[in-house]
Amino acid sequence: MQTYFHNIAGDFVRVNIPQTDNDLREFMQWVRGAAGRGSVALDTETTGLDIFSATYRLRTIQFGDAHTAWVIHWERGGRFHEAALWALKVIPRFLIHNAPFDWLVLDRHAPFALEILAPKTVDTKIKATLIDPRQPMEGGIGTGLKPLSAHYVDPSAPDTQGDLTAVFRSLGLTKVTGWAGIDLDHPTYNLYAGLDVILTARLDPCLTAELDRLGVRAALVEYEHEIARMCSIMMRAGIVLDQDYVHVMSATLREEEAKYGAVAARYGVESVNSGKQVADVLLAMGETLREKTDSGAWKVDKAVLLGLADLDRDWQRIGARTPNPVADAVLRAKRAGKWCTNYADTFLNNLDANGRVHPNIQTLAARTGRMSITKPALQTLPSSDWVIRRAMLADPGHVMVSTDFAAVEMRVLAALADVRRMKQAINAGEDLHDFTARLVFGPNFTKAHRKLCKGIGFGKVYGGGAATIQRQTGAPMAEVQSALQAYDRAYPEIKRASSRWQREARGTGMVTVSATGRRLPLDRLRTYAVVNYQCQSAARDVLGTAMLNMEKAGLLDYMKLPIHDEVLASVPARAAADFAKEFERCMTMDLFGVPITSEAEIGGRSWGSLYMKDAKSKYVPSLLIEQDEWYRANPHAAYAKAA
DNA sequence: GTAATCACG
DNA sequence: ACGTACGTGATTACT
Repeated sequence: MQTYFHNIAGDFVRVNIPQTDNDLREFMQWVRGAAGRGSVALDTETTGLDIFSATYRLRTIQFGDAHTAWVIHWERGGRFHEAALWALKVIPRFLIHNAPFDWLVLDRHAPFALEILAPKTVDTKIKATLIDPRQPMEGGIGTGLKPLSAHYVDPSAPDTQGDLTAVFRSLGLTKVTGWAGIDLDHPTYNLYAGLDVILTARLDPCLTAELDRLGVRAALVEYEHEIARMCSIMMRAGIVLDQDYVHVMSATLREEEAKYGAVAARYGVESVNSGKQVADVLLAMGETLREKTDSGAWKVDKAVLLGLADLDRDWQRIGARTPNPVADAVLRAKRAGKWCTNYADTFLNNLDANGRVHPNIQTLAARTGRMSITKPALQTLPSSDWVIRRAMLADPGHVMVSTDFAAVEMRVLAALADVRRMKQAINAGEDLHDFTARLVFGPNFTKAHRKLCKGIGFGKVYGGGAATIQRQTGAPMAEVQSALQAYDRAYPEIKRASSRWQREARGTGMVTVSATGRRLPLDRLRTYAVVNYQCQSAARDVLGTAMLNMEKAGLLDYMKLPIHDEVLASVPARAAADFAKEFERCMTMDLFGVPITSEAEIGGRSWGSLYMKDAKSKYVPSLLIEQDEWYRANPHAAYAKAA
C-alpha cells in the first residue's frame, strides 16, 4: 500500500493507494464499513474534459470519507476494475462535487450506468450553488471545490487542480497534456486525487448546515438533482452532426472570409477584427463616426457598420447613401470568419467516433438559475438564418420538434407581481401587447403603438428605463415617457412588486428569494435588476417543471436541448404529431392563476429545417444552393437528404 | 487579463 | 434624489 498523509483543519488525514490484491481487500473492508456509516465521497481522475473523444481514458477512481481516501488505479485493469465497480455497486450514497462530469465519465468508461449512480448521488456543487451562485469575481464564495473548501473546511486547503498544473510544467507537460501524461504513481497526483474526496466529504455537512440555516428547502435541492440527471442523459445521447454538410459550410465560409478580407486589405485594413484599424481607415476615408466605447475608442460594431454600408438589419440595401466598401467588406469577412470558427469548426472539433456532438449542459450556470450550454454553445446559434442549425440532425428515422413557451417572461411577471389587468387579459386569451396598447393609447392604437408597448414590456422585465426603451423602439422620447406613465397607471402592481422585492432584499443581505425558494444575490448598485431576477428565475423553474413533466411522460430519451423557453427534441417521424402534442401538454401549466402555454413546431431531419420559412438563407445564399443540385430543387426538404 | 464584439433567450 | 435594460458563451486584439 502506498500511503500519504496530509493535514486538513488540524486533522491528519490519510490517502491510501492500493498496489496489491491484499491492499484491494483492505479497501473492500473499508467500503463495507463506510457503506454502513453513510455517504462516501467519490471522484475520478481522467485524461481531460473531452469525455466522448476516442482517445479518452479514465485513470483513477477515488472513494473517501472525512479522514481516509482510497485512490483506485483504474488504469491497472483487472482486480482494480473489479474492486472499484463493486464499490460503486454496494455503496448506497455518494457525495460528488460536480456530479454530471463523473456520472458521464463512469457511464462511458467504467462502464457504470448513470441511471444507477445518479439517484444515489448528492452533488456538493449543486448545494453550494443554491447557497450562493456567484463566482469570487462577483463577490461570492465560488462554486469550485477549492474556494468552497477554503471557505468552509480549511483556509489553507490546497488548490489541487491549480497546483497540479505547476507540477505538469515541471515535468515538461502542459495544462492540457498533463492529465494524460503524468505518471500514475506520481506522489502529488495521488495525494491530490485523494484530498479531493476528503474535502468533498468534509464540505457536505457544512453545506447542509448552511442550507438549513438559510431555510433552503430540501425539495429544491432534490429537484436540482433531477434536472442535473436529466441533462446528463441528454449530454450522453448527444446530437447527430451532418459532417458532409459542415465540411462544405466550413470551406465556403472560409472562402467568403478570404474574399472580403482581401477587399478590406486593399483599403488598408490588415485585420478585420481590429476595431482600431477599421476606425482609422473609415475616418481617413472621410466617414463620420459618432459613438465611442466605454474606454473612449471609436465604436465600429455591426450596427455602425451596417449604417455605413447602407444596409438594414436584414442586410438589405436601404438606398439612403453610397455604401462604404470597407464597412461592407469588414461586415461580411467578420461574419464568415466568426461563423466558421465559432460554429462549423467547433462542431467538427467536438465530434465523437459516431459523429455526434455531446454539448456540456450546465444546469445552474447563471445567477438566476438559468442553464447554459457550452462546447458547442448550442443556445446561441444564429436564428435569423438556418445555415448553422442545418448542421444538427435528429436521430435516424426522427425529425426535430421544437416547443416554445408563449411569452413566458411577461406571463411570469403578471403572475409574480399579481398584475390584475394583465392576468385578466392573459386569461381571456387576448394578445397582451394589443391589450396594453388599447389601455395606453385607446381603441384606435396603431402598429407603432403596439410595438412601443411591447418594448415597454421588455423594459419592465429587464428593469430598463425610458432611454433604453427609446433606443430599442425608436419611438420619440416624449411619446415613450407619456406611454411609460400610462403603462404604470394601467399596471401599478409592477412598481409595487419591484419596491417590495428590493425592500425585502435589503433586509436579507441583498438576496431576493425566488418563487421556488432560490436565493438570488443582488448587486447593491443595481437593485432595479430584482424584477428581472425574479422573472428570469421563475421562468427557469417553469422550464424545469416542464422537464420533470416530460420525464414522467416518457419523453426524456427524445429530449435534446433546453433553451430557456424552448425544448428541442428528436422524435420518430411517423409519430411526430403525437409527440408534439405531448411536449405541448408538458409545457402547459398554471402559475399563480396565470396560464403558461406552449406551441410545438414539427420540422424535418435537421434543426435548420425549423428556420427555413424564407426558404433561402438570407446571409449566405450561395452556401448550399450552389453546392447541392438536389437542395436547389427541394429547399424545404433539405433534411430528407440525410434521412 | 481586459475590452470589444457578436451570437442567443 | 435620481436613474440604471437582464442573463449567458466564445473569439480576437491588445496591454
